[in-house]
Amino acid sequence: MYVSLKDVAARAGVSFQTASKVLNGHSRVASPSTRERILRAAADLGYVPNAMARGLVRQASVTIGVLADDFSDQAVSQFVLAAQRAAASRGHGALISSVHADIDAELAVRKLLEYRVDGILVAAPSLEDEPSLGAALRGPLPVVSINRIHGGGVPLIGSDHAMTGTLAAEHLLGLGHQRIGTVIGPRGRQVVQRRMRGFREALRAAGQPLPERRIVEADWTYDGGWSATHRLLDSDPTITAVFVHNDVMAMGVLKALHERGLRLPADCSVVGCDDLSFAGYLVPALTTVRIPFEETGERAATLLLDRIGGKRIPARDLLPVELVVRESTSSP
Amino acid sequence: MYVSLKDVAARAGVSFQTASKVLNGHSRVASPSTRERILRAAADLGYVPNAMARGLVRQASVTIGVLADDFSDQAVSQFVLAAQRAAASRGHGALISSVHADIDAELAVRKLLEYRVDGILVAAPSLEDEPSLGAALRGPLPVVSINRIHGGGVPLIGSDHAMTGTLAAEHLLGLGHQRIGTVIGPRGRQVVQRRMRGFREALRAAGQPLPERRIVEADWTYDGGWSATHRLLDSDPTITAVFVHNDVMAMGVLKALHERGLRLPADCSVVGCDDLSFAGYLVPALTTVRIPFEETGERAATLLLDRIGGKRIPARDLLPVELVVRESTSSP
DNA sequence: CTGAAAGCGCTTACAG
DNA sequence: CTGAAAGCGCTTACAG
Repeated sequence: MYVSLKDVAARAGVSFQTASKVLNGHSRVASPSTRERILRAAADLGYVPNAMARGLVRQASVTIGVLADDFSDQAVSQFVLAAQRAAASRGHGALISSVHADIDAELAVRKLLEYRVDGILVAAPSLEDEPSLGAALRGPLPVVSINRIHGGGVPLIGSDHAMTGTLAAEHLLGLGHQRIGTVIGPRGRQVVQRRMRGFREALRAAGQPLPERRIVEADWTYDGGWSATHRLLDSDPTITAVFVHNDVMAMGVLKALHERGLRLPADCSVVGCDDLSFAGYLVPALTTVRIPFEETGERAATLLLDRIGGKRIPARDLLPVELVVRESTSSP
Repeated sequence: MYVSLKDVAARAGVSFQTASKVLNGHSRVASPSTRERILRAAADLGYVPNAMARGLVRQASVTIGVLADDFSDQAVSQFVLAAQRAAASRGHGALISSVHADIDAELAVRKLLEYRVDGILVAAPSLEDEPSLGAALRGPLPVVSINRIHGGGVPLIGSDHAMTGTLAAEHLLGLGHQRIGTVIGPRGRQVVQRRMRGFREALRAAGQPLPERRIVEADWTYDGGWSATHRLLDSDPTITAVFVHNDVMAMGVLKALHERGLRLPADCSVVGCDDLSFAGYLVPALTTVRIPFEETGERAATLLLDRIGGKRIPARDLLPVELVVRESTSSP
């Protein structure tokens, strides 16, 4: 069905080995005339090399595997797309494997190994404490992750979570807020702990430590943000600003504040995290800390490819985050 | 680096061919005892079959290619994820290839062909009029698409766009609206023409044909929806409802209506299309026609796999859409 | 029940 | 400059 190297060689009147060399661009081989004949035979026949055969002998699939946990999530899909593009621009294919309730991490990794991917990119924050993932990933194959991997040893490419917390705190402090609450993600998560640390330290440095009653935990969802906000205000009604660990929860926070009859941002300021596409379109437009998902994907893929190419790469590389000020924050 | 069939066979004391058969589950072969030895040798050694070698001899990569144009777009990423999962559940890998400004369609398809994917799933609405894509896809390889492909011949799996227009019109008509405007996507697009047709016919059937001045074209973006709305109201200030061709533009529409001092939905109702994750969280919560992206992805992958398996599949399969009524529509 | 042969489509030393 | 050999890791008839 596909034309093979032998077909091309036959038409050009050479051995298929010679055709192989010419088509692979080995210059100092073949006379200009045979070279020309081979090239045109390949074009005439519409020759498309077989990556499986090539991969088999070269012992490299020229493919990276991408292990993602939920890329209907806007953040993850941005990451995966950017990674795929970066890989493509360096000639590598991207094989996607998703992990979710039905499919365990081990199986997903194994699939990737069967295809003999040259390396694996992990974007599976929900699996950061999963020992089986850590175990499956341990081995000689290059791996790079945007989240912590259980057991360690995997280079981490991500954003500076502590700075995220710091930026949010300093912005609100600078506006003159004195009583700031926060709606955080699940406490067990690294990202949550790091953001809390940066946030907490900035507040303490300003002489107003964060009391436990101004911290409420939620589950990254709109509904979670909504109900957390009600709990937060029940626990301390004097709050004038809220730092929320992602934009989706921030929408729920805005809704809840609105229900409480608070004017935004006059009565209560809100800062989110992520800067998803809709953040600027909310009412009020959301002030948020932009997390560079695309840049992270591109960087992670680039480092993975470097690593595959034999270079050494850092064990950790954090990209800077950036505060995007819009309408949801003001002086109290 | 990887253990091979020969390693397993050596440890089990059999030929590698016998090991192959046993590991492939060919039952009526091998005695229980050798069978057992082979299985445990494979387990002990951590044998992972090489999909490239297998693919080479079987002449099937057990992989599908997914060609997408912009999967940072929430709709496309939902589609791709669902397709990937459906493929995985039937044992197929998914190789992603994205097309965008820098990379032409031909090259993206060729990459997929190099990997000898068993079929291709296309999700590239922006390329529906691109002859080079149509040409690159023409051939014996099974292809299924969620958008029209230039030149035809590719089974189309999608949603019922005409019904989308009809549902929106009937909902607004039922509410008692008499002067309804619409913010459409680029006129050249199939999806736009089909939605217009359903919308127009429902209005005509109700005795109130749609005048040109109540139609404005935009580019699917928030800003496009925003400016289109100002143009629409300049052209006919008496409008009491707007049907918008996607949710992102609908956000811009809400914003523009708000700027004009209109109360929503009392002074003007809005119906979107898509039902993206944020639609229910807008203020007012958006009434919209839900497009089943995930179901489409799953169905498209399933049909492609059927096709690869030799079954006949329909040339066209449209999934029903559904009106989701929220707060952005009411009686005028 | 088990093994040896042939071959999938290539690349890469190695000869000539 | 060109070709023949060997081999990548498998599967699948075909013998025994």
